[in-house]
This record gives sequence, C-alpha cells and structure tokens, in this order.
Amino acid sequence: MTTRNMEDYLEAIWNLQDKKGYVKAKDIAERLEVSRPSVSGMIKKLSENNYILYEKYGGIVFTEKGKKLAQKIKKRHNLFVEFLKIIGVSEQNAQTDACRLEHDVSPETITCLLEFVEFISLLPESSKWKEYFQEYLKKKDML
Amino acid sequence: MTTRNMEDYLEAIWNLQDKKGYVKAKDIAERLEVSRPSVSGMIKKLSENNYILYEKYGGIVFTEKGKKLAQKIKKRHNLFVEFLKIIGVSEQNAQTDACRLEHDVSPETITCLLEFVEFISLLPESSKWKEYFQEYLKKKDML
DNA sequence: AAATAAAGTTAGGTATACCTAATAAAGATA
DNA sequence: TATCTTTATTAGGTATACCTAACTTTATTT
Repeated sequence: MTTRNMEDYLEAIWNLQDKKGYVKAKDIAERLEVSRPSVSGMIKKLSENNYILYEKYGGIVFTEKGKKLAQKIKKRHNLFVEFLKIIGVSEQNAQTDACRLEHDVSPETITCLLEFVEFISLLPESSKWKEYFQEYLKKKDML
Repeated sequence: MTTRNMEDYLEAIWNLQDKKGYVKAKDIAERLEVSRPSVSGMIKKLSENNYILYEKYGGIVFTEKGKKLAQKIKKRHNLFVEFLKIIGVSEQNAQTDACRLEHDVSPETITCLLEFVEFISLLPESSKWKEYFQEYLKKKDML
C-alpha cells in the first residue's frame, strides 16, 4: 500500500523529471520542504516498493508501476486544481489545496468530479453560468 | 495547533453529544474505529489543549473554545457533503470522503465552495442545470 | 592529482498516532 | 454488600515521518 507521503514524493519526482529531465534528492527536498535525510529515507522506501529504481548515490528512474501511479496522482491533482479554479480559488491556493485534497478520495468522487468539471468546461458560451455566478457573488458582497 | 486527528475526534465527540446527549470513550472508539486506549490518549490531549473538560473516569464537556472549533469542523464537513452530493456522489461516499477532505483546506477554498454550493442551491427550477448535467452523463455512457 | 565543495547517507532522537495486554475504577446484579 | 461485568487507564511497543549532526561519496576547482 502507498501512504499519502509516498504519493507526495512520487508526484514531486514526477514533476521534477518533467521540468529538469532528471531528479536529484536535493531538489526533492527543496520542493517538498523537507530535509535531505527524509528524502533519502523515502527514496529507499519507494525503491523497496518497486516504484523507482535506485542505487546509492545514483539516479532515480521510475518503474512501470511507479510511472503509472505517478501519472494517476498527477491527473488527480490537475483535476482538483481545475475544479478549484472553476469555483474561483486563486491559482496558488488551488495548487496547494489540491496537494492536500488529492489523497484518499473514493473512485466515485474522482469520477463525479471529473464529469462535473468536464460538464462545466464544455458548456456553450451562451449558458453564461459564470456570469450568473459572478453576479451572484457581487450581490452578496453588497449586503 | 490542532492536528487532523484532534479535529476528527472533536467532530466525533460533537456528533455523539448531538445524538446521544452524552459521550462515552467507548462510543468514540467505535465511531472512529480505534482502540479505547487511543481514545484515552486523545481525550487527555484535547483536555490539555482546553478543548474539553475532563476528569478521569468522568464525563466529557466542551469548553467554549472546543465548542467553537467543533462547530466549525462540522459546518465544513456538511459543506463538503453537500457539494459532493451536488456532483452526484452517493450519500455514503460523500460522508466518508468529506471526512478526509475537510482538513487543511485554505479559507479561500472554503469560502469559494460555500458560495458555489449556495449559488447552485439557489438556482431557480427553471435553470434545469441538473437535467442538463444528467443528460450529459447519459450521453457519455452511450459512447 | 589533491583539496574543497556539494550532495547523499547513517546514526540517533522527536512527535504523532496506533495497537495489545494488563490493571484499575465504576456500575449492575445476585 | 460482594461479585461480576463493563468501561477506562496505564504500560510497553510498532510504524510513519520528521529533524540535526556527523560522516561518506561524488563532483568541481585549482
């Protein structure tokens, strides 16, 4: 089983891989704001659980299993960010809140949220729901 | 500072208080599916942090501070449940997922979610957004 | 190539939260 | 009231995840 934390590290590694093309323990530490020993420990754990391939002082490479999981986590993260932005949360809070929300949610909720976000995104311009929503918020402000 | 766990216990105590009129450590243990020693430990901690008043082998009473926090947590929980139900999650999953989602979310997200749920709930019947949404899901099913 | 700097690991320790087994207190019943 | 049952606590131990300080390995510079 994967813990919340393993998921966070996998996601961080995925993002670094994506951005820099390689992954250094130091960068993981910086991104997650933890100490380097903490990263060492988690790398060992992820390696033992076959999410990554790793040799001491060497590089980090995803296994198929790890890649699949990392992608899944990343998708879930983006889904939450998208939703949060739809309801008006700022980019920054959307990012940090998504990191917290994305764990331990039932598959049903993921599916529903996905469909809801899709539905909203695909609404025709003419529906104007967003304008209505903003108008609603404005009215509330004035009370 | 309160941890995620303290919040879970406070919420459980609040709900039991509400339902039975009094709170026994045993009931907390059952509701949260933890052992009774775990409950003893948390009761001690909550008491030390002035969220509840407690004496060994005695009853549990909220302080003002504890009451306020418990209410806040409960409201947040209900907000998530409401939202999850709007997007079509079953009552049961909505309840369990809300328990997980309700922690560590930024105030901005709470506000946005609240306003969004309010907005959706107050839409006139004539808006028919729900029908559109269901129709959208049905069409997807058929692909 | 040797010295220095940077990156990674190990050792040892903290905090949270959990558990089982054993013990103590309270409450119910014979 | 004494016994038995239920409930609560303490003792002792596990697992996760974190930290600092000390050490090792790798990489860079001179």
